[in-house]
Amino acid sequence: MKPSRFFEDVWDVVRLIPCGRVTTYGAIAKYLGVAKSSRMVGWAMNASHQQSQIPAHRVVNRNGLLTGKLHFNEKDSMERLLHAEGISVENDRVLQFDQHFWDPNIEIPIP
DNA sequence: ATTATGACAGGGC
DNA sequence: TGCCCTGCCATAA
Repeated sequence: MKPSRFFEDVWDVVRLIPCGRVTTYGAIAKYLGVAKSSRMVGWAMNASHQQSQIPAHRVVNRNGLLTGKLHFNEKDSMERLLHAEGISVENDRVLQFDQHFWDPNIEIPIP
């Protein structure tokens, strides 16, 4: 099954997330020009399993909550990966989220 | 073509 | 402060 351009765009943005940083579904959606399709970003992440090297663990909801941790192979892999990058996670939530937040609309060098 | 769904976001009670 | 409802758009069936 051939992925649509939308998914590829999402994956491309996710791949650009620097190590030790996180972003939100809404921020990615906004960057792609579909700010109201934040749900689709999550859907794209769900399809990211067929791809490789997609740091989906760096994508959380606007509250910094690891809503997608259950979609990982192992329930604690997401939290473990984030912690390995220097991001503190507690109770399925990213601590100092605004400090680790990476906004593609501002940080991305030019598409 | 139509209906249901989703790892969200925002506003209301 | 916290839970519930609605909007929104792309994909799958």
